[in-house]
Amino acid sequence: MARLPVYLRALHNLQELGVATVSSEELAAAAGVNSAKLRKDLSHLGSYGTRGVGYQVEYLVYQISRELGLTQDWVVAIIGVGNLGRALSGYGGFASRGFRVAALLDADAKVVGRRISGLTVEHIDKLETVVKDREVSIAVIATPAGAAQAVCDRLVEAGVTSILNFAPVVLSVPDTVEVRKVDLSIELQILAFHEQRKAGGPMGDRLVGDYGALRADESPESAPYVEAVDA
Amino acid sequence: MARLPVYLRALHNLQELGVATVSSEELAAAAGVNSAKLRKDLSHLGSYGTRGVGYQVEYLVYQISRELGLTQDWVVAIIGVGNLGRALSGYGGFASRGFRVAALLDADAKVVGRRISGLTVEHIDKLETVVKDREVSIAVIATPAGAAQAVCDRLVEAGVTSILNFAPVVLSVPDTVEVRKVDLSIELQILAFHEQRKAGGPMGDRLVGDYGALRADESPESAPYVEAVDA
DNA sequence: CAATGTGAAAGACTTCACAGCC
DNA sequence: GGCTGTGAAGTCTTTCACATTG
Repeated sequence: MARLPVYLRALHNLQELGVATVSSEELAAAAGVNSAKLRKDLSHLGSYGTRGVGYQVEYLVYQISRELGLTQDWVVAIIGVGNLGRALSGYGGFASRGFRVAALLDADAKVVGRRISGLTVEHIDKLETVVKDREVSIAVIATPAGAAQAVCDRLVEAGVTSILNFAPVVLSVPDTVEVRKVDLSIELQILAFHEQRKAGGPMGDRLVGDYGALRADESPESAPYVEAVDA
Repeated sequence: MARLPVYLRALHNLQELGVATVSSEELAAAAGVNSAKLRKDLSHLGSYGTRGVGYQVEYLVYQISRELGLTQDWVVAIIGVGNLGRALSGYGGFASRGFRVAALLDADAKVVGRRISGLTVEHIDKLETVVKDREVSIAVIATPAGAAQAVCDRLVEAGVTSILNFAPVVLSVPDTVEVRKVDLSIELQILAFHEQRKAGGPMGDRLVGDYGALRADESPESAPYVEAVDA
């Protein structure tokens, strides 16, 4: 369930404030969801609340952590040490809760060998041995779009079964592998969409342009179709 | 509709390959969705396909761009120029499709004045004037968690109506403001969850721990409850 | 004939509302 | 009395399947 991490964070905050017990109403507000939804989500983990009282913060933290698999450490490798990869490697959120970055890999000889956030960048040729020797189970792809699928294939081949993809590509993987995608430009485009709605209203065609011509028949002469990536 | 940007990217790829026409089946595969879903999504924009033939790539690109508001430029400000903010400011995806980063703001005197990706970092005190003078409509929050809500409030007050939030906090905003959130550690936690499922099976309680004690009654003595953030 | 556009069915998720328990 | 846990209702999304059209 994708909301558990949000609840967990809210609970950690409460814990820091010294709160021992919380009602579904309060926790739901802190997490930004409806309280019935929260109760249903939590009831899926088992019954960890007390009627008339609420939930015990510390106990719930433990149960959710366990459900999420955060009671053990996960070994992470970051592939691609450009601006983004560097930012990710220094991100405190990794270390703090059960994620250990064990390798930074890059294809560029200019960055290989550099120390970043306490790790030495290694050459991507070592991908397979690094994944196996260090038991990497989660990989973060922060390469350019063009390299992502090839890197992904090698990761999967080497045994990685969870991938967090920052490259703007739809990765194709066997369905034993879990991929999550973070795409900055998609997020921005979604914001632009809503922004436009507000500004121009639903029919706000400020910019119709002279595109009508193309509709009719002005297609660029057709080119051989190349099979798209199989998803 | 949150899938339009994905279709748009797939269409751009096809365009580069010189493809003039595409069927829902092909485009759906490239975008990683079911073809019926794609057709329904597109039919919401109007009828831009030709039965028996498919969709004209170039025309569809235009229609989706228009729907998403990408036929005009959006002015973006990035708040917080740490590792992440720096990575974002250098991210090609911004510039390439209608997003112009017009300001980098930070509270830290050590970074104010530095030039990053062609822009000079300005002090956060200027937030209000920058937003108004440069007509910023989208802001990216890349500050530490603690600063995010305050920054957000100032942005909203200054007239920003779309926010992309990288800080691990649930922001509270009036519902005229659109917030999207990207949270790295949440993505990782979701991966860890699935990873655990695979490894241990549904009932794989490798780590039951001696937590039973706390369930019963061993609560830390209760502390005054502080009202959680209002969402 | 091939491929869109779309009712209708199926499914997933959310919310309501209240019985049951502390 | 207060709050959880949950059946039932409601809503939104996905998928199917096919009539329709160039």
